[in-house]
Amino acid sequence: MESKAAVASLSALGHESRLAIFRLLVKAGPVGIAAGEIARRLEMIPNTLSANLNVLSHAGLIVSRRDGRSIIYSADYAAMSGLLGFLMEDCCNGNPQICAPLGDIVAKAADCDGTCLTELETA
Amino acid sequence: MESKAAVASLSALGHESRLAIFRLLVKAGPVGIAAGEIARRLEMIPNTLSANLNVLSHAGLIVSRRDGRSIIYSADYAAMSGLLGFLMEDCCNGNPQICAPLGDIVAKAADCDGTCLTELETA
DNA sequence: CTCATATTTCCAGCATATTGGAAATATGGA
DNA sequence: TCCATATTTCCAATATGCTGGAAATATGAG
Repeated sequence: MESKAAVASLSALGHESRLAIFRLLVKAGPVGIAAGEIARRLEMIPNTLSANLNVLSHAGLIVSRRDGRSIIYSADYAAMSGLLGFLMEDCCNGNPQICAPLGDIVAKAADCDGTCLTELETA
Repeated sequence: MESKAAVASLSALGHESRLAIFRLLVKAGPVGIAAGEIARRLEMIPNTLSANLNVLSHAGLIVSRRDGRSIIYSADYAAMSGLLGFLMEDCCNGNPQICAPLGDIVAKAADCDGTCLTELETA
């Protein structure tokens, strides 16, 4: 991910409502959630929500597909991975020794598939 | 890290100049860089830079200390770790199976201390 | 075709962010 | 004390972002 895209993503997520929307979509998984359902759950006004969904979409963080009258939004995990990778990049490439505090985060992520947890705990 | 702090951090980093400043400081490590030196390297006007350093500082992403006439800024790794952890949180706790694409990121971070790389590659 | 639902687009007012010039503050040296 | 350096604060202009009401578009049902 290049810097411009990272700025767009970070800027999009640097907004209370949009961060809430994105987190909701991440939790929802690939199945996604319809715009109206998002508005209901987060108590947002439809047009404002639409504007915020548009910002997230333009940043590449979410994707949409139509299903009947509804438009289903879902998080783009590749974009999220790219953003996380971008943020970690400098740490590891530029200054390897300062990655130690990230161990618990790595362990938490590694815990997803159960691998790699024990070695990190002992490290 | 709670949501409010995450929004502040993401919003602070969602700005071209500030992201460049932060990445420079992350690369610089704990020794940090003086404000004037940052301005020189990134070709920024001192007062504008100061305003942006203030935003990053208020977001808790960087810290400063005085050294003679200079003020040295350095990245706060705990804050960065907290932010990354916050972003990964939903992924792992809410929807474990979608963490797979994060494997390479985890591997990259794990590569910092050389542990845990081989297992992730085979996973 | 007509209607109800779902969502977006348009628009304008309001709020907030960004910028850089000029002045102020802080430190150290002569 | 006086001066140069380093950085910040003050300030006003400009730009950008956010919001929600109203209207427009799209889809499916009867």
